[in-house]
Amino acid sequence: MEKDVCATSCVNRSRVERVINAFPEETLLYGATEIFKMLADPNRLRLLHALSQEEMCVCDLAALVEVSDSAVSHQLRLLRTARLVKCRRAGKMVYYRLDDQHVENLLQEGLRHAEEG
Amino acid sequence: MEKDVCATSCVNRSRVERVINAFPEETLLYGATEIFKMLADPNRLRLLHALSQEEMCVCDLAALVEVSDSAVSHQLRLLRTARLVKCRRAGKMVYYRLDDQHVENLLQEGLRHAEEG
DNA sequence: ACGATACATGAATAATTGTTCAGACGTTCA
DNA sequence: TGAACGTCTGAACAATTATTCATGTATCGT
Repeated sequence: MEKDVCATSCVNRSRVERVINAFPEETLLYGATEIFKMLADPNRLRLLHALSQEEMCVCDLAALVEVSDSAVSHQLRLLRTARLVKCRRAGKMVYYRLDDQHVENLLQEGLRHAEEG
Repeated sequence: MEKDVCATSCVNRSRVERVINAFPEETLLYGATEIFKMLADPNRLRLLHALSQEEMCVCDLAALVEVSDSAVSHQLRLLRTARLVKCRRAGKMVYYRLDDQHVENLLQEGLRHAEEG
């Protein structure tokens, strides 16, 4: 002799709905996810940390994190398409820098959080 | 007739050294990486966003992101070991909440950054 | 004590992400 | 123009991460 159609189980429907309604827009959410993905790798963090100090070319960056030029180039492409870094060509070289101040904030905030563990 | 021992290539040694010396400690860097990894998934972002508003039990959270209890439980374990969430048992249920304010800051900062893309 | 409910876990599989390797492109300099 | 250098790219392979499924543990109501 059940009272309601749905098996109510333990789920608090109204709570769930309330929280779902407060969700950020999908595009925002996926945007943030992509940014965090970019920050979720130690070498990319090193690259970004380096670039927060000075502009550098690809082979400097490769030397920095001790991987092949190719590997760095792949990583830089990811960072570029995620709009975390920008680049300019100067002769044979390509110099990278952070796209904006925001990136550095996130990076610092993450490191600060890690400090407290 | 080479001047120096190392093939200098294009690498700016002094620049690279300077930047390497400024690197954050390894433990910090890896700590930050782990945190960002946790944030690098849309469902985990949803979970954290929800928990930034109210404490919730596992089956609420599963309903929220529309995956199995088991899958959510696995994700919650990751968040727990990364110290992003805490939990308390109340009878049969286990209620989760954010571990501290910091997490919410990071989340908000990420969403804000995504807004500008 | 028993069955039912809420949650957790390990192992296998599926999906995603990173690296390497071979080669292409663009620029410089002879 | 062509050889050398710095960088980029695609495809194959390696490594990491997420989900499922089956089963385990804790608590409650009877």
